[in-house]
Amino acid sequence: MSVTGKYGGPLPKGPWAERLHEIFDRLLAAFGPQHWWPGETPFEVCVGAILTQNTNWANVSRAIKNLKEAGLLNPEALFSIPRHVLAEIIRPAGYYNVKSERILTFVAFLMQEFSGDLDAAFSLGLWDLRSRLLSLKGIGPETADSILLYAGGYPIFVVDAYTARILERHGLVGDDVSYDSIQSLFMDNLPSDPALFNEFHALLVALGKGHCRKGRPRCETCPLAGIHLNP
DNA sequence: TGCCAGGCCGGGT
DNA sequence: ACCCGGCATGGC
Repeated sequence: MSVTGKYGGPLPKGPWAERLHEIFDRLLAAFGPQHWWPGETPFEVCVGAILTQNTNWANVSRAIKNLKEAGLLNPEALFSIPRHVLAEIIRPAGYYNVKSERILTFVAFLMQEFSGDLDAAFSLGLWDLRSRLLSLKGIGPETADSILLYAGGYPIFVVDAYTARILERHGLVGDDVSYDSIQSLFMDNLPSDPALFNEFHALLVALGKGHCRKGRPRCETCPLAGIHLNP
């Protein structure tokens, strides 16, 4: 399994490109394909992206189940219910007051700008739509990029706390790097393929939940052992 | 029992 | 421009 063989688009060269390819290959060998995002429709992915902010997916999935059973997992239905009703339905996901507000903000944006049609939103250019998502209260860079990649299929790399911790723990970046610079590191050194970005981010999460957990001193048996900035 | 989870916002310095 | 508290549930 190699980036070169499996994914399309121009293939960047250089030390970072080689390191990232090595990391991807090792993670894929260790964990196998992750089949993300765990959601059935693009709209479900959007809602899930908001619900999973600083939250365990097991809790999010309960909230999604509640939404499905209530017939609320579509923009039209959500647009017409009071915030406090939505809050109770998504309660298991935690932060239910702020998250219900954020979901309704996103839904209002969809309804008012695109008549609730996600496909219409996804006909915009990547960076155009990204800046509009970022202008919504409660949608930050990771949530926006998750929506763009996993619901919209745009070629954009999602960075999260796991990504930063893994790179930092392996001496590949400092502990003060910004979201945007980590994102650029991946996007400038990999073929611009949504399927690759999808799998890569999911694999980093798999590593972050396992070997590279917070509070773990060192990754003795880490699949990435031996990868350094200066080999 | 305490710590953690696929962030983001707003107020204070 | 940073830094930090708040937001909250459920699993280990």
